[in-house]
Amino acid sequence: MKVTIQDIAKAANVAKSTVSKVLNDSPKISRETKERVREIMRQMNYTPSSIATRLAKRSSRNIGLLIDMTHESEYMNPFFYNIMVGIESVIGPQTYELTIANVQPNDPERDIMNRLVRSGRIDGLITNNVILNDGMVDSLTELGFPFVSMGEYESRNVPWVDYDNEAGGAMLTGHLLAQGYADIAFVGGESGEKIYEKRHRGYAEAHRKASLPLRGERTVNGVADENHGYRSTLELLQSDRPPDAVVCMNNYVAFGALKAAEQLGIPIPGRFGIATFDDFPFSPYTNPPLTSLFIHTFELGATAGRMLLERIDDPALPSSSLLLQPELIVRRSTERIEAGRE
Amino acid sequence: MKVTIQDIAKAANVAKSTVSKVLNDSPKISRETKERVREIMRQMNYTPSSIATRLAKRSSRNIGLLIDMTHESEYMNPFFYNIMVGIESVIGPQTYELTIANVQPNDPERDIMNRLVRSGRIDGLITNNVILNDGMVDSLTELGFPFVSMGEYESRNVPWVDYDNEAGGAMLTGHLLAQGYADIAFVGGESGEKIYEKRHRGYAEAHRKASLPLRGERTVNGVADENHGYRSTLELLQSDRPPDAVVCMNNYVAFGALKAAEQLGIPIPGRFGIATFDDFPFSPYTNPPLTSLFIHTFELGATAGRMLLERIDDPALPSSSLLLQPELIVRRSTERIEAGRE
DNA sequence: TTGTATGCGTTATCAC
DNA sequence: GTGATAACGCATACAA
Repeated sequence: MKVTIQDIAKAANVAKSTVSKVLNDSPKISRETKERVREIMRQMNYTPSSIATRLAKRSSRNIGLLIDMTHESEYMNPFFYNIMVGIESVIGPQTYELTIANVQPNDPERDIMNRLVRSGRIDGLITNNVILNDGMVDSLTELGFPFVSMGEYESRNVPWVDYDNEAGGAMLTGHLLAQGYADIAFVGGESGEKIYEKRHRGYAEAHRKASLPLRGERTVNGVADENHGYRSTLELLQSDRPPDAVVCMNNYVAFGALKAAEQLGIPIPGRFGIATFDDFPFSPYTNPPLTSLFIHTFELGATAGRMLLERIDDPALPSSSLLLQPELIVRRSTERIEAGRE
Repeated sequence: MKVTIQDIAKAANVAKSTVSKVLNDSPKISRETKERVREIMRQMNYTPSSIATRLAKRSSRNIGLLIDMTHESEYMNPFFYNIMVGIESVIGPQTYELTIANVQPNDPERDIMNRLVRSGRIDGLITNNVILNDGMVDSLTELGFPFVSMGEYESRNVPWVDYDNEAGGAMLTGHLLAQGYADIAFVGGESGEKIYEKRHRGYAEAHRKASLPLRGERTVNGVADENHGYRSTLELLQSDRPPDAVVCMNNYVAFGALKAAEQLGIPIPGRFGIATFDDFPFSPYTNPPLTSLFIHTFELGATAGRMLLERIDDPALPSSSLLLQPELIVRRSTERIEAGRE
């Protein structure tokens, strides 16, 4: 069978408590004993049972990361790897492991609570604001259990990290304005959807800052996919007074917009400019390449990890929140309209 | 403090072993007792400690999934989420958890072995063939520890799942031939690279099957990125006798090829056809959309999970391997060259 | 059917 | 410095 602390103790002719102390490098153990015991551990190829350690130490050394498989989350999906690596990069060095858990959509609150939290399987929880709900938050806080949300969460007092969608909207819109575009549409996103609201607020803000009126018909809500981007842009461009640029909710919408302009023979850039949220999955690879808003997804994960670790160390910490800044990547789709040329 | 099995026993006026049996739904406990105890557990909001359970049962109910953060694995990256969800979809229902572990590149073998395997933190391991090495394989098999490789692994007797790269190469090439293309290049991939060799073998095989000669200069090795795709295709197309189609190692290479043809004013499809491995991240979103080879990444993960679970149930199982078939997705980039039109 | 005693592999609290 | 011994929370053979 497996070699245990007992076996080492016997072989080294010491008590197992001594072995344990060697394991934890206790200062009250003599140098010689330590070396002797360690040598024996090496010889016998001993590795302490992490389960037993955890039981005794009452810590699982484990962080839970919640995902929702059913959501087919096109949004999370491509970013997930980077986020996860970001988390791991900060918790790994602290010898925490990362456990992925799938939430059951039918009974999200109770199941996760029992399976992961109450059972002591994890020491802290990272989730996102679409999985999180008030019930979970209440249970978690009642238990004093450390957790962090990726994505803003307002209805309760929870710690979260997010990147600044509002600033992002302002950056994209502001960039278009600075390039000389003057009548900018916004395509994609459902009214009421948090992330859309934020982004659109930035779009509005940029208009205000430029003392430009905000025309309601310039915003076309809908699912953020290629089809919606295509149809909406087509309609906009065929209207009496077409916009000269558009801010898109994501790459797919932008691709649809691109297609619409192309179909109508409208040159990009030139008569029409396109800027989009997300640099992923293909904004550098369209024709022309798309000006986009890059999210440091790794940083998002790393920050969530750091915040969680802080809260594990001190569960009484008041909940704070953090906004990361996105980065504007300028490409050809929003190049300056040269004067006198069209 | 937390409520334990002891507290329940006391409250229910039974022995804790009885509670334990209720927990495990033992048939030797009377219906009434079960219900009474369960009611009390509910009232006291009891959840068994998974750590204690695991220690007693000597099973961690945990599967390890290895990643290599440093590899910046552009390859794994986009597929990772699907693979992970695939794994989770089969191990989750069996109440296994998924633990992500980052392998340390400097000391990959020993560290993982101790930290995860010997420590009993996981019951089984899923890794891929770039992380796996003979040393790990030997240690793992010596311990009789269940593991599965995603990606073919030949130098030892290990169980693996992979998708059929060779068949994929033959499918893409065969499709081009069937469409009427007759002189097909292959761009991207380093000689010696496993996955490249497989794919190229399929390419060669399709030629053989069509009784077509295989010209060495039609294969242009190199890193599989846009730049290489662009330069290679440019050169090919500018040669005395240009090919009329190309098979690309991935979307980035294909995008470079697209750009080269476009720059030379060569219509696609028409005078030139492009087919590429991978449907991700953007083959539907180029102009024209790319004919591509779709990998069921979810299935890959799910299969790995199933294989691993089988081996956990029966560690003596002889190691088997499995090839999944990719799927050809035909798009405009390889449309038929209409006779008399160019 | 239920209870008793012991084990799972550590850590922690005391003594010595 | 080192060694018994009791937790840690649950499972299980064996009694009752």
